[in-house]
Amino acid sequence: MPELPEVETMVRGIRPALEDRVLRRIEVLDARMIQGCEAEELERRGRDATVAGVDRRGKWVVLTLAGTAGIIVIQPRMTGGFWLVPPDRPQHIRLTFHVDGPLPTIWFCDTRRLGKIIWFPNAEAAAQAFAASHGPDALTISRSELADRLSRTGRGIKPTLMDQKIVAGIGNIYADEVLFQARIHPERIASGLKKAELDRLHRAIPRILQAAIDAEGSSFDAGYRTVLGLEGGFLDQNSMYGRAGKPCPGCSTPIQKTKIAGLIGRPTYYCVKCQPKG
DNA sequence: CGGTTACCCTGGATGC
DNA sequence: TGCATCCAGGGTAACC
Repeated sequence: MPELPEVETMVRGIRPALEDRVLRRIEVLDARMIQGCEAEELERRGRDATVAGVDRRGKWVVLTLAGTAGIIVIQPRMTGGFWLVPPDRPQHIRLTFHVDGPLPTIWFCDTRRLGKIIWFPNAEAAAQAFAASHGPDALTISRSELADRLSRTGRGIKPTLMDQKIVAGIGNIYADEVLFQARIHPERIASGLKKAELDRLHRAIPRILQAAIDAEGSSFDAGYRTVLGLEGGFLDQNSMYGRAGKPCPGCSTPIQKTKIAGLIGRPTYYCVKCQPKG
């Protein structure tokens, strides 16, 4: 589920509990989710390792262990998340970090098990894997980089924005918000955007993502929660996602919910008047 | 190569 | 109540 703002909120949430602290034990509860080494090896590597860094790369959570213990990358994907309080559904705990500190347990849960936990032997290997599948971070991508990357594809702008190799961090919710704020129809061809549209798009991306980070992400149903089990507040202030039939905040036209080319099953919300196709 | 689809999983909501 | 169906914020292997 989580996109850039949710992953950033997770990282900020677990950092005080993990960074510069000694990992007493990693407890793997679902070995099927571990990649890069055997579950036993991950537990062995984590024993008494110091966590030197807790960082976000795109939608990845990157835990850097001191010395030669390696890097642990956690990809929450659709339903993964961290808890600093005992989770609602203990049956979905996949891995637990036990640390020396005031918050001695950090739980990683993933209902649908679509997430990944990957061990890399060193920072270079992790960085290489990231670079092979990701473009620049959505919060900091420059206008020229964005324009250049969009100019090289004939796909629609929405699936292109959601392509992590083009720009890292945007998913289905924030793509709709960004395109509404930039007044761009989601099916416009990425390479065909005008200069003014690119300007609006490049401004909208960090603006929306930062507002969502400030609100601690977007929660609905039983999905994403903060590390304290609380709902993120962004869907109380967003414009499009989940608002089918409700008035567009720009012009009061009812918001459309539809499916578009290039995105298999996912819904797209947009305003037919503020985001004209032609 | 660029672009599209199937599929990985599970649980909650909805419909009959 | 019970059962079937659909839906979900991600990502990638396999395919055309």
